[in-house]
Amino acid sequence: MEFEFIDTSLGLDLKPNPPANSLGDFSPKRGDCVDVDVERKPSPVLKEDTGGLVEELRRMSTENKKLTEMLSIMCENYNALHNHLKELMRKNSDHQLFNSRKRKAESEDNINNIHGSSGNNTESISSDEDSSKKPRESTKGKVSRVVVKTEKSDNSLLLKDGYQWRKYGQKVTRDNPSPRAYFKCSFAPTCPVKKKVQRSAEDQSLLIATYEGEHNHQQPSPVEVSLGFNRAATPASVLSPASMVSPRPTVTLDLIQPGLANNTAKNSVHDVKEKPVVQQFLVEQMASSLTRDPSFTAALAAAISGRILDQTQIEKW
DNA sequence: CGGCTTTGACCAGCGC
DNA sequence: GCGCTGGTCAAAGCCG
Ligand SMILES: [Zn+2]
Repeated sequence: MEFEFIDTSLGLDLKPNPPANSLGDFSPKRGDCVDVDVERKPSPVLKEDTGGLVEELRRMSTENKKLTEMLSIMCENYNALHNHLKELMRKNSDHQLFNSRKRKAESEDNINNIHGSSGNNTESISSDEDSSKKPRESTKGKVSRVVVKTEKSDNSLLLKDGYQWRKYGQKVTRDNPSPRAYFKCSFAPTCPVKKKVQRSAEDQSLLIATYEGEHNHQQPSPVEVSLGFNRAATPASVLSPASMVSPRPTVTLDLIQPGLANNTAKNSVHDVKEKPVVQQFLVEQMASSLTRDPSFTAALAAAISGRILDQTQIEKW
């Protein structure tokens, strides 16, 4: 498939003189190929400084290519898992229709999860504001669901995402044989962020983490963004959906647009088959929303600048 | 000794 | 009111 050249240049502000076609507009069209070609003519202003940056650009381009491959693989796996989910939902809606508890209204109707298998970790974000939470104090609680694929570090629900969590409970739920762990952010004593981590019902290698609240402190350890994507179970980015970062005024990361959400919600009965159009739309959505998310770009820039030793705008957020 | 995990108890909603 | 279930508390234990 040809997601190969979605605009994954991510606007990292690493180039001292952006050549005006890659940065600025993220029109997520397919075929909008912004291949970071390092042999492109350097800007005539500074060419001494770009000498060292050329190989970094090359490395970035390979990383970009790797990221696009990741995206396409994620897309494939999303498709497979989505089919599987539809199968299960169809099967469940037959013999569970008398057993329809209202409590599982937030079980699996509008989460879109992505099952990544090539790397060891993949996450998919679906941020929903409220509309299924308790009516009071719903204003301060922003929930966001993250599906992390992890096969390493398996037996413990301790998925580390850069913050510091203290486990304060564990329960077995009814419709899932695996227990659910409750964590609270213990870095700052006033941080109200909690998260629930539960293994997926069928695919035991999927951890579904549900963050709620927003941190009121900086991140203690800058997330070890392993750009190789083949390390342990650390999610690859901070992934701040719907304002997890404090000073930002709600960076909404619209992975679930009304069109897509409607599409995924509609096919509960027997939506036959989604074309790769949905895949492409999803990838475009993910890419564009990732590029629009400043924390993701900052984290990526932090990772890259860790190698480059070039001071980027990490301090800016 | 301090911080964290474990784990049973406790409590609040919700349906009957 | 009762029972079920999800979420939280806190005592006890573990570990560096
Ligand atoms: Zn926090």
